[in-house]
Amino acid sequence: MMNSARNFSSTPKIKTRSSSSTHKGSPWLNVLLPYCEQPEIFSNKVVYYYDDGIVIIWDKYPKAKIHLLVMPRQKIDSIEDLRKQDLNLIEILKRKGQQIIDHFKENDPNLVFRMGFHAIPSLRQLHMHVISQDFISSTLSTKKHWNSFTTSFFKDVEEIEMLLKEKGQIKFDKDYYENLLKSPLNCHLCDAKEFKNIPTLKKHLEEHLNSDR
DNA sequence: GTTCTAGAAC
DNA sequence: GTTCTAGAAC
Ligand SMILES: Nc1ncnc2c1ncn2[C@@H]1O[C@H](COP(=O)(O)O)[C@@H](O)[C@H]1O
Ligand SMILES: [Zn+2]
Repeated sequence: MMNSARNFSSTPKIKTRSSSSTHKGSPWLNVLLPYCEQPEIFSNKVVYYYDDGIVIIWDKYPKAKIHLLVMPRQKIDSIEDLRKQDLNLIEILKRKGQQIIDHFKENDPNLVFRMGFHAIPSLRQLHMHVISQDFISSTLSTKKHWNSFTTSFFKDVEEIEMLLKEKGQIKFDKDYYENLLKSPLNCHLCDAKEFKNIPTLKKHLEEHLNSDR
C-alpha cells in the first residue's frame, strides 16, 4: 500500500541540496557568510577590509570600543575544522589582526587588545575576534557576553596555533566551557570580584578607563 | 548570535 | 515601582 504509484509520485523524500551545514539549523547561524562570499557589496563602514584571502568586518554588536572580526574568504565552519595545513591561514589572520591593532594604537596608545576565538562559537564561519580590552560598549549586556571575553572561554590565537601544531586538531569540552559562561562577574583588570549585576560591573569598567593612564 | 518580555530581585 | 535577568523563539 505504501508503494502505490500515487504515493510514489507525490512527495519524493530525496535530498536535492547539499548536506553541507550551511543548509542546516536556524538562519541566524549563517549571518557571517555573506561578508565572506561577497564582501564587495557591503559599505566600508561594515566591511573594514578584504582581499582574496580574508575579510575583516566591524562586529555588528561590538563588546568593546574597538571590536572586529577577521575571517577567511574560504568557507570554514569553525576552529574544529582546522588542520595542520591551515596553520598558514592562521598566520595570515594573525598578521592582519596585528596590523589592525598597530593601526588603532597609533590613534590611541592607551588601547589594549586581544585577538582570538571563542572556545564554543555560536556563529558559523571561522572568525577571529580583535577586541580592545576596555569592554566599554552599550551592546555588552549579559553575563555570557562578559565571560566569553574575560574567562578562558576566550582563546588567544597563539593558543589555537599551538594546539593545532601539537594535536593537529582542536576541540574544547562543551559542558565545561558553557559552564564557564555562568561564572561570577569578576573584573579582568583588578581584584574586584562578584559584581552583583552587569550595570554595576560596567560602572566599574568606566573607572578603569579614567584611572588606568 | 539577538530580540522580546515575564517575573525575579531590589 | 523600577531594574535586571534569563529563557523562548515553530
Ligand atoms: N549579522 C552580524 N554581522 C556582524 N557581526 C555579527 C552579526 N551577528 C552577530 N555578530 C557578532 O559575531 C560574533 C559571534 O560570536 P561567537 O560566535 O561567539 O564568536 C559576536 O561578537 C556578534 O556580536
Ligand atoms: Zn577592576
